[in-house]
Amino acid sequence: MNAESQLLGLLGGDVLDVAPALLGMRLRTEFGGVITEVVLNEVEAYAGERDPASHAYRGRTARNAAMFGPAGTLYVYRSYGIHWCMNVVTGEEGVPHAVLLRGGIPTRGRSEMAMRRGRYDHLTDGPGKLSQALGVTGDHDGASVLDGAVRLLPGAPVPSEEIRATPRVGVSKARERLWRFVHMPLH
DNA sequence: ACGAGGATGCTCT
DNA sequence: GAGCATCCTCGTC
Repeated sequence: MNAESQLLGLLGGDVLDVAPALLGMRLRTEFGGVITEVVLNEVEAYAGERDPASHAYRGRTARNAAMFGPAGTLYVYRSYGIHWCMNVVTGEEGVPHAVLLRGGIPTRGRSEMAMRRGRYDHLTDGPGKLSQALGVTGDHDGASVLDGAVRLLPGAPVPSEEIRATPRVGVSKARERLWRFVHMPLH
């Protein structure tokens, strides 16, 4: 089994299993030969119709259509009218579950990220910042992370004792669900 | 390190 | 018109 089908198998699972499994994985973009890459360290799970905090809680709309695609589809939306935020769709096609990518550690193309961000610090520590640093926009809504310019790649697995689960950031509904997963490396 | 407040415009009711 | 899956700056500690 090759790496791509292994990844597809993972993404096809339950969103609550997929989200923490994405920690430690690499997210790479390549536009016009310019490569930028991070190791993911913060994600959130959103479970569609059974999750009042999900954009798909009330069913399909023009905005959330990509969430109904197959596992590995990118769902990119505009946040607060300003920022782009990206999700990776999980599970079965037609079931709008997705993982919001909230943060990473830059590992490649740091100067390009700084140029896109317009500053040298806080490059990828937030969903809007991560998308901006990697050059991901609404143009990539509906694309696949299994091939193409925005790609999810294997990384070093994160031990479960280094993963913290907390409420999701900026979410007022379903605060009791600890569906934000952060990689806290041991010191 | 942390918190308050404002900017900003899209999406859905 | 209300409500945001956010970010930045400027206070304070």
